[in-house]
Amino acid sequence: MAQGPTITTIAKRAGVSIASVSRVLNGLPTRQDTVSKVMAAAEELGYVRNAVARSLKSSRTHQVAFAMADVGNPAYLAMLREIQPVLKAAGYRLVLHSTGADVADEIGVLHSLGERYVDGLIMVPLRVTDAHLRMLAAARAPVVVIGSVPEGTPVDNVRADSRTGVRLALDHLHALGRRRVGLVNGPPDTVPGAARGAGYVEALAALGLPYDKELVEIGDFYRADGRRAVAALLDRRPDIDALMCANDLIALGALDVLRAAGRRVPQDVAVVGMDDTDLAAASWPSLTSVSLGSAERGRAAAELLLDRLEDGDVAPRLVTVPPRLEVRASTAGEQAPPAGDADRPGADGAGA
Amino acid sequence: MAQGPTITTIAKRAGVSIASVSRVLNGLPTRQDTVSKVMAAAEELGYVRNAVARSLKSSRTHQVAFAMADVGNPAYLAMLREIQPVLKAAGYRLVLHSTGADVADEIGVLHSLGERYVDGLIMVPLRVTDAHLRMLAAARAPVVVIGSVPEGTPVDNVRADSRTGVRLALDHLHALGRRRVGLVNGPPDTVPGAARGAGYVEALAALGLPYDKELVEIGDFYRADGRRAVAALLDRRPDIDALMCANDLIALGALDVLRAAGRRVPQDVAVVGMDDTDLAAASWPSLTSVSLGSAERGRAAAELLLDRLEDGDVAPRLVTVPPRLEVRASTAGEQAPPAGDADRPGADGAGA
DNA sequence: CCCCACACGGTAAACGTTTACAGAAGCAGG
DNA sequence: CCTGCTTCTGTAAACGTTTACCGTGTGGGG
Repeated sequence: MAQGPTITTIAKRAGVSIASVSRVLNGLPTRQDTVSKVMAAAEELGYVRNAVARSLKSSRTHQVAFAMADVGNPAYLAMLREIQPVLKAAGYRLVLHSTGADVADEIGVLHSLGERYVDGLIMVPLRVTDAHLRMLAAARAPVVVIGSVPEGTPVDNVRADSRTGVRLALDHLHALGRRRVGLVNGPPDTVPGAARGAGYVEALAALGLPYDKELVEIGDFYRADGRRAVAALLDRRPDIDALMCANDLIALGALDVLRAAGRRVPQDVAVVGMDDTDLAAASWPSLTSVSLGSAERGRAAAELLLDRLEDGDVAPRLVTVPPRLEVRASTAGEQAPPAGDADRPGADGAGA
Repeated sequence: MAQGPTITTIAKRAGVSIASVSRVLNGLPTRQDTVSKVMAAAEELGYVRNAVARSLKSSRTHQVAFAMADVGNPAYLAMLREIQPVLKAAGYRLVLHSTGADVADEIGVLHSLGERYVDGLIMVPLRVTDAHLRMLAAARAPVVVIGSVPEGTPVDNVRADSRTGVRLALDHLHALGRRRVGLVNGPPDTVPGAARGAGYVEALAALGLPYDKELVEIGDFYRADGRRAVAALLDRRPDIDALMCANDLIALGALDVLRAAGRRVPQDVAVVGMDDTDLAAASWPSLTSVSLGSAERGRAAAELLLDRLEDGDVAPRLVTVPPRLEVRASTAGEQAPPAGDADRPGADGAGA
C-alpha cells in the first residue's frame, strides 16, 4: 500500500520528461528508444495510471451511475444485469445507488451529478415529481430515465407498456375460454398499479366482456396481500375462473389460497402473474407471467446513454419496450415438470 | 450541462480568495461576514463541489468496489443488499464489478486498484489462485475477501461454513428418522462443492451412519442438473428417504422429479436445499434450506473494510459466519401454505 | 557548407481542490 | 503611540495527469 509510482517517478528513472512519459503511455508518436526506456521503467515500477488525476484533466470519469429503489427487486435486478456488461464493454464502471423508495434520496442522486463523479446516469424513479422534473432539466450530466417522463423533458426515456401486457394476458385467458377473470391489483396511486388497472378495463372492453367491480381486488404488491385479496375474491365470486395478478408475488399468494381451497390450477382457475421473475419458473405449478422486458429496458437505457456520451447533441429519444407473455403451467398446463427451461445460476460461489 | 461554477467563480463573485471559499465550504473558522458572502454566492451559482478534484488532493475517493462473479446469483445479491446501505451510511459510493466467472477479470479488478479510483475493495473470488495471492499481497488498497484465503494473506477475510451447514441439515434429517440420505452435490473441484462433500462425509460419521457412495450424485449447480442427478439416484436407490441438495436450484430440480415419480415430499422423501434463496420460500412445498448467512457475510465484510479505511494498521482479521437451518415444509411439513413469512418486495416500481 | 524543415522532447500551464505559510488587520496592554 | 498577540485572509504550492507551445538537433536539399 506504499505510495505508488507516478509519471514523475518514471520520468526520473527513464531520464526523460513527464511529457514524454505521458506521450508514450498514450501511444502518441515518439522515437523508438524513448518508448523503450519509458516502457521499461514503467514495467519495473509497476506503474498504473491514476484515474482520478486523469479524470480531473479530461473531465471524463468513465463511470456511469445506475439508481433505483432496491437491487433486491427482480425487475431492477434484471435491468442491472443487462446494463453492467454493456457499460463494461464500453469501458465504463458502474456506480450503484439504491435509493430505498425515498424520493428525497432520488433527488439527492440527481443533485450529486454536480460533483461530476460520473459521466452519466440511468435512473428508475418510483414516481416523477415536480422536483424530479426541475432537477432533470438542470442535470449536470446526461440522464436516461426508465419509466415515463412528460413530453419535453430533456432526457432520454425508456418505457415499458404494462397496459398492453395486461391486454396480452386477458387475450390469452379469453382464448382459453375463461370469461370471469379477476384482477388482483396493487395500489392504484402507483404508476404500475394505475397502468395495470387501466389495461384491465381496456382489455375487457376490447373483448366485449363486462366490467364487474366485484372481480377486482386491491392490495399491496406482496405475497401476503395476494393471499388476502384472493381469499376475499373467492368468497365474493366463487365462480371466478381466472386471475390476473399485478405481479408474481401476488400470484404466488393466489396459488397458496387456491391450493388451500382445493381449486385446481389451471383446470378450475387459471393464474397469470406479471414481471416474469425467477419465481415464476420456480413455483408449482409454474406461473404464466407477463414479461415487461426489464432486461430489454436496461439494455436500451445503457445504449441510449452511451450514444449520448459519444455525442451529446442528439434530441431526446423515447424507446418503448413491448411486453411479452410467457405461457407456463398455471394457464396452459399439462402438469409436467418444466422443461429444460430458463435455468439460472444459483450456485454459491463463495463459502468454504 | 453548461460548465459548472467552481470555487474560483465563487471567489470572484464574493470578492474573496479561493482559500476563503474553501474554508467556508469546509466549515473552518472564518469571520461571519465572509461566511455569508461566500454562502450567498455559492447559493446563487448553484455550486456543487467537484468530487474528482477533491479526491485528487485528498487521495480519498469515497468509493468502494464490490466484485463478484454475477449479480444475478442470489447469494451475491444478498451480500450486495447488505453492503450497499452500510457503505452508504458511511458516506461511500459503491462501484460494482461483475466479473462473470472469469479469473483473469478478477485479477484485472485487483490490478485496477492501482488506478486509485476506489478506497477499498470487497471481493468474492470464485477460486483463489496463486495469481490472486500475489495480487492481494501487492494490492494498492485495502481488500476484504469473502471466501477462504490462506493464513498469512494480508487481507481481511470473511468465511461461511458450509461443512457445518451440511451437518446441521443431516442432524435435522436424522432427528426426523431419515437414514438413507442422498447427496446431490455440485462439482467437487469448486470450493463450495468440495466443502459440501466433506461436510456430508463428516456428518454421516458423526451420526454413525455408513457412507454409501451410491447415495451420492454429482452434477452442476442448476435445476436441470438436479433433475438429472435425482432421476439417477432414484433409479439406483429407490429406498432413499431424504435428499441433501448442494443448493436451492438443485433442490427445485429434485422436487420436479420426485413429483413426477409420485413420491410425496416430505412423507416419502424429505428435501433440503442450500443458500436459502427467495426460491426456497416460493416453491411448493416450500423448501427447508441451509442459510450460509450471505447477508451477514456481506455486512461483516463491509464493516471490516470501513474499519480498515479508518485505521489501516490493524492486523488482518478473520470472521466466520455460522450457518443456520431454515426449516420449511419439504422436511417438516404439514402441507399448509407458508405463513405470513419472509415476503419480499417484488413489485415492479417502473413501467407504465 | 549552409539553411530549412521537420521530428522530437522539454517546460509550463491547466484541471478544481486543500492547506502551509506568511502577511494584514484588529485589539489590548504598557 | 508602540509592541505583541490573536484572528483572519490571501498567495502559492501541491495532488497526477494531459497538452499547447517552443526550443533543440537532425537530416536533406540547395
